[in-house]
Amino acid sequence: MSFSERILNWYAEHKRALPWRETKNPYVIWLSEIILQQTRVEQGMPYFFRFLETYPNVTKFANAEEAEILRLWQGLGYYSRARNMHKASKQVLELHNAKFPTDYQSLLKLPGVGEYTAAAISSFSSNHAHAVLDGNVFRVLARYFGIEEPINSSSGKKIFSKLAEEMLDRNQPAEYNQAIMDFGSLQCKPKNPNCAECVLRIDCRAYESGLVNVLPAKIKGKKSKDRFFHYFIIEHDGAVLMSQRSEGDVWANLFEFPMIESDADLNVAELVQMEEFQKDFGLSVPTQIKGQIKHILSHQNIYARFYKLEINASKLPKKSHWNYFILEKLDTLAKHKLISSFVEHYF
DNA sequence: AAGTCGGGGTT
DNA sequence: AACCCAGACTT
Repeated sequence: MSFSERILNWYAEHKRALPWRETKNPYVIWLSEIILQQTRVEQGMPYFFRFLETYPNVTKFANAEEAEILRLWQGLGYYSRARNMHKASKQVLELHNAKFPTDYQSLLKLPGVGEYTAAAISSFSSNHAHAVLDGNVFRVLARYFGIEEPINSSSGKKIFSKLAEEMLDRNQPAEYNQAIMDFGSLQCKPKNPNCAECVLRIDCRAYESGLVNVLPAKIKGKKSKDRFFHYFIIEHDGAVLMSQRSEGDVWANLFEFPMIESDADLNVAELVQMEEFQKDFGLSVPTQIKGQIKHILSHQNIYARFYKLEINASKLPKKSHWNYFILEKLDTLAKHKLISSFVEHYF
């Protein structure tokens, strides 16, 4: 039996029932695919339902405020996905007369839609013959063919991309694409794959050569950097001073409290000596609210401290990214996890 | 080709 | 602590 036949047979028995598999609506599939980029199915599922309910079609999405979309996206991470979705939805209104495209090339032009997502939407919605290549497919192919080229190298991407297209079942691209991803996710897992009962085992090169736990090979990235954030809770007349993060750094455009970053951890005495502190807050003395919180991201470890700061409003500098919000409005702002968690138990 | 962009689960 | 997740984009 061929590779794709075995994958499809396995899929017929083990497929997951996922809500976005019930539709061929490219808008709904796009919604699910963007949400699922680098995101587990279980984590993305509630967001998928929330977005579909709030924006039932691409026109509703395009006409929404970006701030509202970001708030709905809150907690999911990689927030540029939400901003790109808004741009993409507007592009669909203007260039495609509000009819969501299904052809690979048009999809590829949408912000936030890369080769994987274009292949996914075009195949799932219209059964177009484009092979998906995500983390699952990389793993299945690397192991089955015993390819030791790193999957995140330039040459590796070319090799696997070509191979994925060759293996695609062109008679049923949509079904095959779903099948190989489920196979990678449930059967050919990163750790402890179920080789004991695997339809590919008889000619799996990695199994044959004992490389299952080595493949796929990957070039290691840089080590995480440590950053130290000091947040200041400044309240006046039932309103809290919030700051909107700039672009070009983590959590672009999201809201948080005014803060100062330092190269190393500081105690209060060292903090108030910082030039930046004195420039913004003068001789005010911060009162630490709780202990240090460690917030781990893929590429940086953030150590945060929160302080209450009593200061006369007239002594604060005016900054375009600083604004007061009454407590009731605080919930409507899109905040990153570090801040939303704090707000949840503090206010 | 390498770096950046989140949050959470698994091992 | 390391790795990974229905990746895309910038430098």
